[in-house]
Amino acid sequence: MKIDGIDKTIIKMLINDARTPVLSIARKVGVSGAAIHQRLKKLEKSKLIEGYKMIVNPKSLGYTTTAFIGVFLDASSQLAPTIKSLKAIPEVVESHYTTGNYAVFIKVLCKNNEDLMYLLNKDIQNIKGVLRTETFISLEQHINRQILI
Amino acid sequence: MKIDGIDKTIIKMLINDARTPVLSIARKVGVSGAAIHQRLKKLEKSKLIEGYKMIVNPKSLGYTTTAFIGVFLDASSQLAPTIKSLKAIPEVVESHYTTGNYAVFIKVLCKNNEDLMYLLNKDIQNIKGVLRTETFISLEQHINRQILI
DNA sequence: AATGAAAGAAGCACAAC
DNA sequence: GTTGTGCTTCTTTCATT
Repeated sequence: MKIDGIDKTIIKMLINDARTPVLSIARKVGVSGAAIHQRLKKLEKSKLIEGYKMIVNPKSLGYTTTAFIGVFLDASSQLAPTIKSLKAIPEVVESHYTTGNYAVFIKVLCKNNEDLMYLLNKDIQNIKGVLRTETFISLEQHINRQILI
Repeated sequence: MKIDGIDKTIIKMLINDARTPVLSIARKVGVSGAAIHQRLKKLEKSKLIEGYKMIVNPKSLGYTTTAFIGVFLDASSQLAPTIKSLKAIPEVVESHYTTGNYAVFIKVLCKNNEDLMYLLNKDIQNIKGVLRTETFISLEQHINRQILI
């Protein structure tokens, strides 16, 4: 998959605003709308573009607490059922199988610290195989971006 | 800010595909396009909607390694210059000021483990005030989603 | 790959209910 | 809040280069 300057402009403009009309990209780069349209379809087919998402502000929904949780599993635990249990917790927005101390590393969004405590003590601790957890609460997020193209 | 069922449908459809036309949302919920259009403008003004973003697949760009890095800073270090240095590293996609062991907790995307090693030993370690780091490489990501509305 | 043209679809604003 | 309407703009396809 070769990406030239025009493709980069398309991607940059749509990363910035996914609802940007094809025609306004076309005017920006100085080619026809049909050309941009065809390039965009090709980019979408190439799997370089995963999709277009509206980004909802969690704070507007009352989710003010972000935390990362390292989860220790006992040696005999299977990963699959643990993941399934984590998926059932709506506050869990990311889950990774990681090297290092933890077996599973998750990112959660909670309405407040009390809800986080409840999530830790009830939802997480009650998952079969979970030994203990280590929590890092994000007091402030300074960087939030995608990889550069 | 009150959100009713129609608003939820708008949000759900646009989270799924930010380029969904207003009129196809309108047909889905059974109201006029103008009504959806006006609701959407109101939602955008309310800051509940942060924006619309094209999601690029990092793997398509060769970024196959995701890692979380806990950064220890010496006690006298200021946070602001550290953040500035981190912002200058394009692989750093998230940065949080956290409670717990670390001062700063970051998420990085690298092309491979060698690049990650370089990033740790050169880019990160050379930042003034950084004492040491702890790295968790994500071997697999099972969950990646937004908070439910 | 890009273009221009053309038809249908969608966006948007406004008056009216 | 919602609707209908009218105008503008955009999307999408296709024959052409």
